[in-house]
Amino acid sequence: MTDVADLPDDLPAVRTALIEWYEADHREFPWRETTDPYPILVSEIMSQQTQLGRVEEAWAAFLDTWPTVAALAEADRADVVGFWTDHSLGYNNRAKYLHESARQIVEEFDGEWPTSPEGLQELMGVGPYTANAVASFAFDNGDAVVDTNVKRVLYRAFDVPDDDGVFEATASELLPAGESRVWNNAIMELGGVACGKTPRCDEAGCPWRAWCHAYEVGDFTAPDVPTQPSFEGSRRQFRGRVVRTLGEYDELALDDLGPRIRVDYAPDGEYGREWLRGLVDDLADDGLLAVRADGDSSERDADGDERVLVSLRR
DNA sequence: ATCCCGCTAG
DNA sequence: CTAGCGGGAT
Repeated sequence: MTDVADLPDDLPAVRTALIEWYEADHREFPWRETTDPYPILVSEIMSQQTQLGRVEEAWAAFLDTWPTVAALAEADRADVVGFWTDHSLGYNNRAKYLHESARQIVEEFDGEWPTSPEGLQELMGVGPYTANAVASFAFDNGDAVVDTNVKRVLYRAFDVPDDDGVFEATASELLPAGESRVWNNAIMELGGVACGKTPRCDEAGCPWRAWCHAYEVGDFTAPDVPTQPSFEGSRRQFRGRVVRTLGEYDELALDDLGPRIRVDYAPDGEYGREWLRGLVDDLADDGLLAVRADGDSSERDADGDERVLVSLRR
């Protein structure tokens, strides 16, 4: 049995306070207006590592383009990845995952959505968080979601130690049985509007002030979130530029692509053809690009190597 | 600079 | 277990 942190004695009061706070007033997001798993999955995948405010327009446009899971399953991968980049949604691996998930629903599940978190985790790109979120919001059948918001709330309110196992066990203990839909919405809303990095306890009327350890002692430290290396000049930035550029051209040769993603591209320089080929091969391994040799053997580069053409993968 | 409703692959 | 993955907003 995994450790569960000490929680207040009156758990029913703690639960009721949060649910009533949420139901009295909360942000309106369109995906909270449906119980259809497809638009909910789209919103959850888009929301990973991306602010909700930037997801709204993209979510509507995505569903406008691919209104059903069957429509998405039939789409070209290149169009889905292109959409992702056009809407600046980041991590375009997630576009691939979403597309692959749609294919799985249609082909492996015969169009029938799993309704349990375990079943949903079979879908590509759906881990513990997303599985519980979709099971909750679509089917009211999830366990507690544990994301950085929930961790921060539990860490502050109930002094839960910074340990994933304890967070999960404690979050699960707190969840009122059979109410995962409203509960998971409510606790993430709390983390989003009242208990963010900068706490807004009184302004947001936090319903847990009476029990909150941080509020009592005035220490609003949050669990450490692993900091990312700087994006500027990173490999990630250049991967993004490659995908964005290929969204504008059907197919490009390496030496035509290179100058479009970095001004200092020189075929034989430090960041030249060899460097770009490595980047492109990784993107191809990730299933985002197609790389092929130019069939025309007269097209060879200065070193006599066969020319390589890259495109977004269909 | 830091943050943002994580996940997959190794 | 850790490394790697985009990019806009603040």
